[in-house]
Amino acid sequence: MSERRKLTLKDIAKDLGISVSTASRALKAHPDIAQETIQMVKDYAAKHNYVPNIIAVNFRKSRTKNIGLIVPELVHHFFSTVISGSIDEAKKSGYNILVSQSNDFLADEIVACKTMMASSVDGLLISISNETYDGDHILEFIDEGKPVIQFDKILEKLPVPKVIVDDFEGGYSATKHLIDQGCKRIAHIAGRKDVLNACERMKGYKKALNDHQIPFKEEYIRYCESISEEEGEQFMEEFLALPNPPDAVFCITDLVALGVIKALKNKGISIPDQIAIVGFSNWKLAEIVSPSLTSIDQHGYQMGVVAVRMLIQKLEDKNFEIPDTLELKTRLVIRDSSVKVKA
Amino acid sequence: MSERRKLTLKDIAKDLGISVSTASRALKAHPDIAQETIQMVKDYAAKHNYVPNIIAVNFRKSRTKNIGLIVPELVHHFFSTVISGSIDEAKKSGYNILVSQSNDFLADEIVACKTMMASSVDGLLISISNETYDGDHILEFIDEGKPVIQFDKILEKLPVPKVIVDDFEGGYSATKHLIDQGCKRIAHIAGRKDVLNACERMKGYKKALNDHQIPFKEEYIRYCESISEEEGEQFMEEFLALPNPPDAVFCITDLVALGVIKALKNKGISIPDQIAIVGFSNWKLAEIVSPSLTSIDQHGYQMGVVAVRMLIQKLEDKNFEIPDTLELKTRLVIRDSSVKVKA
DNA sequence: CTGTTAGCGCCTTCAC
DNA sequence: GTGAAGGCGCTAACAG
Repeated sequence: MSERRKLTLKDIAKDLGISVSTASRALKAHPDIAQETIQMVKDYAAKHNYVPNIIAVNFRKSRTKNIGLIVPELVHHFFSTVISGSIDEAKKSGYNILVSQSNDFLADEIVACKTMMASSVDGLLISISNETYDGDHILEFIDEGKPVIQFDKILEKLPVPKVIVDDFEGGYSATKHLIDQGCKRIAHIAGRKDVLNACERMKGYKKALNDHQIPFKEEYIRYCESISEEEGEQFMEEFLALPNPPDAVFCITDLVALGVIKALKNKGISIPDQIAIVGFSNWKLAEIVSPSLTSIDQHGYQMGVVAVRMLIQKLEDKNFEIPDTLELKTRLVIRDSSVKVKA
Repeated sequence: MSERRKLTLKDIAKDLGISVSTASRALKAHPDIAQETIQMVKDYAAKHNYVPNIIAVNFRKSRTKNIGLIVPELVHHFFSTVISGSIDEAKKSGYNILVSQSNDFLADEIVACKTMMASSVDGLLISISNETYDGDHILEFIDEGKPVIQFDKILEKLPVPKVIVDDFEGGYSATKHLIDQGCKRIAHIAGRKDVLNACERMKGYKKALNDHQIPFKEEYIRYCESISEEEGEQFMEEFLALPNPPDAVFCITDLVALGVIKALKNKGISIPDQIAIVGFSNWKLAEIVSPSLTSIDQHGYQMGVVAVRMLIQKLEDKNFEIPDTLELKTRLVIRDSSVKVKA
């Protein structure tokens, strides 16, 4: 507990018999300063282990080098992946990431925004909650001159840059993959109709069917409300009760696919031979479940990296214009649940 | 982009014809100040939406209200649960959590510590990497007068308070549960002998056997190096090759248990009837896998809450003494992989 | 009860 | 090339 007072510029200046401002400038190798002086000060600083007082610097520059990051859930494979990417990228430029979660409640999201505001982050990255249909609490950041970027779950009408996954392409490639496996009756367990990501995946699904002359049939569609395993199980049972059940199912999410797999196992239906399955998000569980699950990877880490990088660019250069929308491509990860052995 | 300059105490003072310090004191209802003045200032502040400049306040008080949190891995069910608890608890007192990950490398951990130091967090919570056998980089915080708390993966010799799970009790109750199910030949796939948590679980296992007059047999023990699914699979195969294979396996972690389950499925051995399984950590996968996995829950959220709470207490009151070791009890979560149907 | 004063550590004109 | 001085916004000791 030495609790030694930290060395300040003033100390250096006094010890070296120069002024504080000279010391300050020397440390950043200001062109006005003589080489010798610069060396002298730098040596002294190195020797005595001088560390500038960041709090003072930030105060002086009225910034914190903190970036707020609000996600619906922290304990969630995709979001923690995004966070991981954000943190790693932010660190490179000396920024910190302050994480907060909304638990998918609007009220919590608003509180999180206020907290972020109060701890005066320099900018904000946000993935909105399921309940957020209006972004006044987000616009306040803009009002304060703090840049904001939305990612993944976005509010489309909000005039704020967005980093998203190309869900359309994801839906398309998932479906096309099933078609390529020879499936003809491809069902889709979709998400809520008012959620953008879900709609895009559906559009991709439809386009793929259309491109391959497969008719779209309403009986092969179900909409999840809570995006749960139970819904997957239940809907799969409904599909099986159809006169002409599907031979493949594309699920809005891996968790739903898990429910589907359970239902099929219960009935003793073989995957992928009788029914092939594709999920979405490529969670950890996709590798773990048996049979392992073909899924669409959303590059969460990359999304975190990209969002942070753009925000920091804006922070360091007011004139930088963040592109309005950045779409990351998805990647089809093929596993056992969808690959039919060639007959 | 109004970019309006924020209201400061000076503005309030000038508008109200009082001094800055009076305004400052009035806002915190200092006893010296007249009730009327307090009212007047507070009303004015409320009306004009005055928000103190946190950066200035922190500078003045030379603190950041940021707490560093270093974990081996961010994308990890247990650690993200801990983080979630920390963040929620910290928010209550107006603290922020800065998360960093070591990827289980000592070098990364040291860098993370330096970064934390540089962004001058007020205190540190750390769960060490697998490679950390020496804590000089951690002690630096103490030297700077910044309190530190270790949690979960700890360096025992470090004279720094610890919040841990009672692994001994966890190992004991997992084993006892298997004994209660009628198992007589209980194997244990353990962790590295030099990792504290793993040793404690082993001790609990041995004690439970001993308390129930079951002999400990070295042939039923295996030690993981990387704590992976593959190791679980391989060790289970080794067990099965024994002249007298076990009728139950207690695994150091759910992931290892998953490998064990795979091996058993491959051989067509029924779980739990022929061999019962218990994991440890109660990850998400424990619910998901089939059969669902009995496991030991470590109360990650609670651990985050407790660690933060103690650190903040110390921060707000220098005289507060953080207890040297706090052990959280585990909880046995019984699922299908271990419950034998009564004959 | 209130105002004055003096910084916290650093950066940045402005002057020499 | 270097130094002096002012100030970022807020707090707190010290006067009145």
